[in-house]
Amino acid sequence: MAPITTIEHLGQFDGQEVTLRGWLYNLRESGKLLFPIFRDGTGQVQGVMFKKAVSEELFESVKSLTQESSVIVTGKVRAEKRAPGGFELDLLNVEVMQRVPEDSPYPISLKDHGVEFLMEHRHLWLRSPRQVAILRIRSEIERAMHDFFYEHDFTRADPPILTPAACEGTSTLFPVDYFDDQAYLTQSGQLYMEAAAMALGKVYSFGPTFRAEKSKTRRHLTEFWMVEPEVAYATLEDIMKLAEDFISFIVARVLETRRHELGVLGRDVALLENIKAPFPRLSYDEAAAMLNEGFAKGELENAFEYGNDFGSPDETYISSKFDRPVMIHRYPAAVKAFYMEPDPNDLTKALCVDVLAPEGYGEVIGGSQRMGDYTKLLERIHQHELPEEAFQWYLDLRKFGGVPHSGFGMGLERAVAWICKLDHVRETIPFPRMLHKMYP
RNA sequence: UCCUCAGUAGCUCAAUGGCAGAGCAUUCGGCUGUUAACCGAAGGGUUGUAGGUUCGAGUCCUACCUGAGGAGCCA
Repeated sequence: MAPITTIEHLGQFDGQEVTLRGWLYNLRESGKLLFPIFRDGTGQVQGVMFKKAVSEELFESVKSLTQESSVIVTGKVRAEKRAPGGFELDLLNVEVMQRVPEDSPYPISLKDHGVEFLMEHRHLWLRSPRQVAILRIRSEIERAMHDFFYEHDFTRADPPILTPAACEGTSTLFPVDYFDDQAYLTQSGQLYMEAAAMALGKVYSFGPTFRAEKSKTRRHLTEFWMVEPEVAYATLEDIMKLAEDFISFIVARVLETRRHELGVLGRDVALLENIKAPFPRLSYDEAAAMLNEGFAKGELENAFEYGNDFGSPDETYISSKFDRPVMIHRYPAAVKAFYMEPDPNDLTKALCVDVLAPEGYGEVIGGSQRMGDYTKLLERIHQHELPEEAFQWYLDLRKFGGVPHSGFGMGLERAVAWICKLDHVRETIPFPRMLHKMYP
């Protein structure tokens, strides 16, 4: 019996017989010669079968194979310069597990398809080489993320997904019936992570997050995954340092272990190799000045109004001036969430930071130093017309040993989209949930 | 919610207001080194829906539906 292996490990079996278990990716033929290409999730390999070399029955069964039929293939591995992976398989046997019938052929051909069609067939689209590469990079980023936080002595703590009220009071929530009570799907674990940080010191969470905003752009999903570290005794400066080290670590890891996949995507690796801490830092005021200058030079369509949050074109403009992520800090408190600590040097500003990814990918990280004072926090809750009762536990954190603390949240899908240089975040997650899109 | 664009064969697209077409996919035939292979043939259509203008509408007009991109909002 030939040993069972996978395509990525074929190189270890040069000259030997092996068995692969996978699917037919494509079939080319030239007279009495067949070139089936197999895939198994780890890569692709071309098989070669001469009519003379095998039984009539075997030749005919391979010749009539249809795209994406599942097969168990045995053959002899041979180094081949012309082959993309460096190896070919001289076929000895092909056992057909399930043959895709020709009257309902595999819908996703090797030619171009439109987005609507591909999304409708997302369960099959996942098999395409490009989607496989993206999901492998996503997985590697998740792994790097956990490695980073464990190496820095963080403890992972999981915040609830069902929550009784708005965390931030800003974005729109998905309501859920909770035994005849109203509950909501979480839009951020942050407030709970603050409580966990007071218990464990350095904590982080990673989980799904839900936003019911009617956003329909390439940067939005209604369900996305967020990683949120929270650190007791950390200041804004501490968390900015953490954020740039974190991003640098992740990018370095992808470059180290997923170069092949970046190649499949045609990603310009040189741009990623720039991504090393420290990152440029701009205050809100400096960034605003930059936007005014850009508008004066005619590089921006609309004038920036000081005091507002940056719009999407503004962020793209600012990040286009740098070769690595930019950290913009100290926004006007009025445009930010209620829980942020004011800047002692300018009480109208908040001690917060947004990290803008390069190449127009926008905000990937938002973080801040959290409000430390009980009375001021209560005041903010009233100002934002939030229900005080729901935040009593959160206020308690300032009553029982309150300390300065800070944290940030990174949207995984935006980070993946940037690192892979994708047009849209919908390709960064196996089954994206978008405005009016739940199938498959 | 608003703005812009699109909807024709299973898929990707063409068709000046005048016979609804091509490539891919599928089926059949050919080819002993193909690289989204190639060559030949066949089958495949309620042109998103409803109404209107016209001798005549895929094409023009109105409404609606669906999708895409963007704005706002956000990670």
